[in-house]
Amino acid sequence: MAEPRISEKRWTIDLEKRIQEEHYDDKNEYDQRYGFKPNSGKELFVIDTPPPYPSGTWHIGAVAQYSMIDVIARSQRLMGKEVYFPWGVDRNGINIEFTVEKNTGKKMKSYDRSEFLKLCEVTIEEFTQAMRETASRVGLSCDFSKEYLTDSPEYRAVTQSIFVDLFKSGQIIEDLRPNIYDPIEGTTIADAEVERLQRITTLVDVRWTTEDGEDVIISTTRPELICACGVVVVHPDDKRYSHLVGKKIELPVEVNGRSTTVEIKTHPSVKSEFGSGVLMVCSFGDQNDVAVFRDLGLNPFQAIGLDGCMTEISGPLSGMNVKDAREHIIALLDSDSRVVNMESREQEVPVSERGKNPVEIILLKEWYVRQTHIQDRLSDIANEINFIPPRNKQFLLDWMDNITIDWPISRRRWYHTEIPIWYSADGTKVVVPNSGVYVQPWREKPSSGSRVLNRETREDIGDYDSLIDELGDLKGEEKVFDTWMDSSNSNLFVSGYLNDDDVFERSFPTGLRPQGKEIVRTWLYYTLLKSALMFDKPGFQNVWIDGLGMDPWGRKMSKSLGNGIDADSVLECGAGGRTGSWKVKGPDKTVQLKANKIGSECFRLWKACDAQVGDDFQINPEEIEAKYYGVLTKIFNVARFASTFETPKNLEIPPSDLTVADKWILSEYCELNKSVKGAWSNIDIYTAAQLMKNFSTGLFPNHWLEMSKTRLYDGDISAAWTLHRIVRDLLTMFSPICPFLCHHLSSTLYGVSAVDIRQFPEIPDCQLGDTVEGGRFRGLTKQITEFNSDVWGAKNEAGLGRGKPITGIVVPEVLMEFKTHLTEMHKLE
RNA sequence: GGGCUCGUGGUCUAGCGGUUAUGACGUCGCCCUUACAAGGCGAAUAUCGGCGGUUCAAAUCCGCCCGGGCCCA
Repeated sequence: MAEPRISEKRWTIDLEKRIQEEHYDDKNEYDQRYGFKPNSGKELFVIDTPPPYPSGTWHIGAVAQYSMIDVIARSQRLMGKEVYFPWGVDRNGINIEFTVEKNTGKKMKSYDRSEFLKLCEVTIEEFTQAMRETASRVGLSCDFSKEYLTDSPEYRAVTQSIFVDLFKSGQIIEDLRPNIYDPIEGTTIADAEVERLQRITTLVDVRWTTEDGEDVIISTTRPELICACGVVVVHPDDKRYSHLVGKKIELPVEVNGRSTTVEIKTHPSVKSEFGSGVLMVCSFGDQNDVAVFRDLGLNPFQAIGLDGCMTEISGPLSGMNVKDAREHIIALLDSDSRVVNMESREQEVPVSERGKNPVEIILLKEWYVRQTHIQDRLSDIANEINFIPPRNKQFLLDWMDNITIDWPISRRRWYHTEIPIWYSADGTKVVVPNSGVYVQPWREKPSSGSRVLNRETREDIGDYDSLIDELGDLKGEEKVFDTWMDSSNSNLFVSGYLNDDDVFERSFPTGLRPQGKEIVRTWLYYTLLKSALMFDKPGFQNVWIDGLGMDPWGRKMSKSLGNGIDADSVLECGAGGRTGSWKVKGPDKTVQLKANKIGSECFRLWKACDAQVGDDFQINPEEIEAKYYGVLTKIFNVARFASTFETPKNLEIPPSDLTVADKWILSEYCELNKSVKGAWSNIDIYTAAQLMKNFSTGLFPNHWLEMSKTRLYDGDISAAWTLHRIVRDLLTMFSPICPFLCHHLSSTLYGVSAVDIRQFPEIPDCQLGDTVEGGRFRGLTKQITEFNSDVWGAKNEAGLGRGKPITGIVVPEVLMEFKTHLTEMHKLE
């Protein structure tokens, strides 16, 4: 037996790391390998990679998801497609603003705007770099040479251009509407950015008096908003109050500049069993108030200003913040003997997702993307898209069913894409840039070539350069876009929109949108909306929606629960002899998890084999190591063993004298090959992974290899051909899941790296696939494995080792043709 | 409070009207050790979250409840 050509004794994390580093070191070689070559003549497959938001640490669950997107990218390349697997980073947004504010201890608005933007840029770049490193450590085969950053001028120019197009076509409008507003951060936010927190609030029962002098009790948690009350309502079926309907009722507080009474009306949204069953409707306590004002055609009052303080209308409360105003008004009402009862109760308070500040609904002039008019069309479009898994489409449909208002897209923040518009001095005209130019209207004048439009009709009036004198002093828009305005055109951007018409033509709708299920209502929905408004087409051909990474108890990982696991600690576990240990807080006690070796290959293999797409998956490093590291060792050893036998010159054409053992395993291999190909083309990672794992750690080494050892040692060409052909192809088929392992083994053994192969290994031409003969051989598999088990069992019973001869075993009739092989294998006498 | 979704031996997972309920890891015996920090033979561990219903037949279909998750009010 020759020295193995695979010189390493076993697969180690240090070996993996060395291969990984070599893989990414030579930029040219890397680009050759994984760069997007749109003119290769192959079918294009563009992946709309979720651009991660750099925040310091990269969540293990997110990295697991990305590694599976990489498996998809690699498997599609292997299927012969020209894959564009972009590397984008989402860097706009309020998070980085918060980070800078926290680091420097100064609020954004106390800075000079340019100075603040610089600080954000520097900070986000540090985080971005850490992310790039993790991306390569886990083996992502993105086209890093075309890295895009959503805060770059190129990307922002696309966002702005799309805004201008949608503005011109009337799909984007400006309007004065009730908006959800975060008074602490001073910005509007969208519905999708609101979350709810449990808080204790005081429910106050206030005595109001009608024009007839009748007392009515109204319960409220927002007494400070009484000054903005537009109507008092009761349920139309509530007999107790029907005599009051149509009467006037006096506001129990002092107000300024408005009527001191409101009318009592009916509205079906009132819950008669809540409190006294009488409800005051203020502009705006909550979304229901907004709906009632709209239904009854009332004019809203503005009780809270942009600074979060009470306005003039509130009389004595004017200038106070909401919290103080509430205490103050309760005291005033009390001194007037109008407080009948007060009680504390738990209530869910709407707060902003990013700042966790209680939000208010106030009237603001903002920009909106229209969306309520297009929902029917959108659901048709959604039905044209292939969802993986199909059931996760439901998350999208549910969200779409609940859409009742347009999407507010303007924000009063800074580190975001600017809204590209200037207003003429008289406010009737606007200037917008031409396509492809990135502008910052808050600090610059329109560029040459900009267009002048009528603000109302959007009619193009002419060229900015020639109309410049008629516009007066231009006022540049200071507001910016919601970051989802940027990320919702990622699919257009990566498909070449505005940058490469030819590629765009060939690759839109984008091949695949992979993402987590938690951002269906935002990223997925907004992207589909934009693609529909722009092109009336689905944004993608396929949407792959994965579950979330959970802690070992099935709870979501979060800082506050203390159950998070850092991605790098898992990927580096075992490198340089260091082990990994994690303190994870469970529901009852903190546990200490330990592992000796994991690394990226084991991690990827685990995610591919252990978690079906779409379901939440539990992450436990101990389990990852225990269940999957052995699989790597096994595959490594099979290849290492193969490497002790010479590789036949021609692996394409099988020798004419294949034995029945070879034909049998080849027939099984053909079946595997076909199934894996099918799974890869259906983007079914789990099935592909399971099939390959089982074959390459089970049937192939345990049964065929054992059966063929003697022949291999004797230099039998047909056995060597079968061995190498299968090992070579298995490494190729498996390389999307474990690229470094397969790269190393295949390069060493066959001189060609598995990760470079761009054609799925075809079934060897030996008539063993879908043929009668192939079927007959596969039909014997069960008998073969059972016979082997029986012999092993018998040897066990007799206290004999595997290599010892045994007497008295008869090869069954059905396996007669395998008699020689089986006799050799078990040393039957 | 509502919608959606998931809930299978200690752990993870397959099955999705009729199976002795799959496989893996772990556990416990025993055995082997000239590719294998790996393997073989065998064992224990599952009232398929709970309760009702439909059916000749339910882990699989329906209803309610409980628990995890996502989302909404």
